[in-house]
Amino acid sequence: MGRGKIVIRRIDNCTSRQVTFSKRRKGLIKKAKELAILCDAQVGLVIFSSTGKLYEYANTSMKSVIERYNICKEDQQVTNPESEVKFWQREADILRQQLQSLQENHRQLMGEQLYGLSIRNLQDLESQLELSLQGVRMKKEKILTDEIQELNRKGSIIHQENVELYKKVNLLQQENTQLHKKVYGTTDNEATATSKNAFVQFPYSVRGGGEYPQTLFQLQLCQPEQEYCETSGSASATK
Amino acid sequence: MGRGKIVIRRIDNCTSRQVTFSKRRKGLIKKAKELAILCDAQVGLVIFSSTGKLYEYANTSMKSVIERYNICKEDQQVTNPESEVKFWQREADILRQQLQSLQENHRQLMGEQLYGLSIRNLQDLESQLELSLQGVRMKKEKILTDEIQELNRKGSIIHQENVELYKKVNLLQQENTQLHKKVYGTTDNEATATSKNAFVQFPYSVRGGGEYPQTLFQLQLCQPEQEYCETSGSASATK
DNA sequence: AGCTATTGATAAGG
DNA sequence: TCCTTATCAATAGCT
Repeated sequence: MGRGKIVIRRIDNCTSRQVTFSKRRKGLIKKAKELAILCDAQVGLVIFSSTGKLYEYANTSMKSVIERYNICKEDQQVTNPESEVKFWQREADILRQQLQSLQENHRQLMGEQLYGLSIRNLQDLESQLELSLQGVRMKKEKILTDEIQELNRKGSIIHQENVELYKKVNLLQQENTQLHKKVYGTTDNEATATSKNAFVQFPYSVRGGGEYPQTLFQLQLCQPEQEYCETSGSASATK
Repeated sequence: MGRGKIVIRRIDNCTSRQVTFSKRRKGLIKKAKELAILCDAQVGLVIFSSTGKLYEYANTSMKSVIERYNICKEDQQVTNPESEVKFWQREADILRQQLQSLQENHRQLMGEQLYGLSIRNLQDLESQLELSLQGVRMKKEKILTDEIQELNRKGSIIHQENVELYKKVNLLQQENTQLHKKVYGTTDNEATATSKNAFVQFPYSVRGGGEYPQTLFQLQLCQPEQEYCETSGSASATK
């Protein structure tokens, strides 16, 4: 599988051998991984280069692979019939079994590995998934509703502040106009450049009269987190 | 490298998984051999299938590979009881952690323990649950449809048999009537008790003219498994 | 188990 | 060691 066919025999050229070793070692480990994942197998792979360097791969741990291998080979080289070791081995076995059982269950909840299930099982699973979905959706809605409520509260406060400020500005403008009259004695030059520029451009929302405007909430709903972060200025919340 | 591209994840279908395991295991061992020969390396490969069967390859001997491995791993005496206990304790710890993580995930899939999740997480979860539900429903529908098809097939066969039997009965009746005439010379006593009892009560379904009657399928749909097992008589299929 | 279209690995070269 | 490309080998999907 390359530019040319090769015979499987020791590569004489040292450099080529190293290069090939590097490439093929990588490929071999990749395939070992794939086998472990695809076929749910436990794989242990040990490679010593011709220079004596060690490379290894194990999907679990090399030690557990070797242990299992030794157990399988009944080479019970347990020089110490230490009961504690056996205890922990049993413990690991039990945990592994639990894990496997839970994994099976998990896969079924993910809609996979359904081949062993009866109609009854499938119906139960379906009901469970519907319940889960309901729970998730309720939770989601609650978060969104809470956020809207919070935004409404903040909006109202800001709006209230605006109203207060508006009032103050009006008062000040009136005061200003009267002072102007007293100083210049004119009645029609409130429209001079200076006083015009002093007028506050009030947000349109107040002219609506009633509530804090709905448009803002809708924006918040589309991009809740970002919008929220930007307006509150806490940039650290972004990962 | 096959008819189609595949994603590297556990193969759901048990048969496919075993077939792939068999093929890829062979390929992996071949590549391990090639690496050992081409690059003058020492290679040890241990594979446990998901059913626990051991497969191994070593260009020298597994024992020597493991020994060399252990020497490389800082001369740690495998049989040292203290370190072994520690190893298995760690192993149990790791498994416990995995278990815990999976349990949390599991609970979330069950629509519980949602308090730590963001809107994004919840939306992902929702999508996953919808996918799962879709999978489960498809599987369920397939089972039901297959069963209906099978029942239809069987029904048609039986119906066909009935039609044949009906024809035969009619022929026999005609023959019988004619013989009766010859023996007794009467023309109006086909209605005697004997001949009447000989008439076959033909199932109503045939009178309908067309298909195997729908009512039967609907009954089957309510109690699919039981009905199926009883009619086919394979009691061993029930677990 | 056997067949092939197709993908993936990698030999050669830079 | 990494990249590219031509080529061969492994294998996924089917029968």
